[in-house]
Amino acid sequence: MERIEDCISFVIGKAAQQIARRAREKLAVHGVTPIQYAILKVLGQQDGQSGAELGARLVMDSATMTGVIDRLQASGLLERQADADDRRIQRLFVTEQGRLLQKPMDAAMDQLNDEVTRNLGEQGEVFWHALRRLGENRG
Amino acid sequence: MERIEDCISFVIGKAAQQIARRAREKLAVHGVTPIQYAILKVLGQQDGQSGAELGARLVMDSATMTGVIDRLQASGLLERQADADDRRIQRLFVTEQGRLLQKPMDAAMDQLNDEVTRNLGEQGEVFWHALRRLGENRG
DNA sequence: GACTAATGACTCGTATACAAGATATATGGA
DNA sequence: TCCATATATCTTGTATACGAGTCATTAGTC
Repeated sequence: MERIEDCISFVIGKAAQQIARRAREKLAVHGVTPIQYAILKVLGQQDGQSGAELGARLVMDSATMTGVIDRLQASGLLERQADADDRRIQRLFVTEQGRLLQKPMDAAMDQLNDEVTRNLGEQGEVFWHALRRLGENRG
Repeated sequence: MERIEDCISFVIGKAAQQIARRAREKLAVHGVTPIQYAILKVLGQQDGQSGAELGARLVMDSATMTGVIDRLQASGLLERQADADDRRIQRLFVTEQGRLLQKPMDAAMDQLNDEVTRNLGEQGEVFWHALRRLGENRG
């Protein structure tokens, strides 16, 4: 490998960085970050999941999860509620205020998806397939 | 977009995260991180570049650059040297110790490239093309 | 030469990401 | 019941990443 631009770790990192930047811009008007959006989305579809369940779905470790949940709670978009049966577990619930953001946030991310997909054209399908494969750590 | 797994920002972020994890593991034995490797590689091919020049090549802002350079210097892999003509500029030089790491680090990253490319098979070409396009912020 | 704009490096605050470890709680078996 | 193990969460320390702003220096213009 002669150039750093031929290093897969570098190139995919920078590509993800550019996409993340655009996602941040689109979500900033709603006061949330991309990962906060992800948590609100998953939780909005099934309330009451624990941090561990969310972490498994979103591939986040518990240390990161604690911090993100702290900030979402501080923003009033989500609440912790101790589980009655297992007191180790904090179940998470989207607040009214959090639910109001769901549709506009989804619209913003749909828009980003469209922009990227349109630009990639026919290569889009192959690209998605490869990305999922890598994300699942099979590549 | 129904599922968070259909969100391009989320999926490319997680794919990059997995690749970065594997790159970190391979580089950890040499005591460097992926971004530190990138700086040492670019600088090793042309010594004496400034932080601004490196930042343009590696798409890093100056705040991040300062921190990474600090740690590389603390590790003894790189040195700062004030420019004689323009005293705003700090020129960067790889140390002897830094040069010794070049080949083994490159070998580790070549290995990662091979693993990923082999796994993607025929889709590799399309995937690389799409990644570069996105990294250049044209998609 | 003096003034203004631009530039390079740095600092500070915030947000992921992760390793390692601490704490509280739950579970299984002796 | 007691104990070892496992689990969920949280804490701490380190490393990117970026917005915003500071400071010194340089470049451009009059």
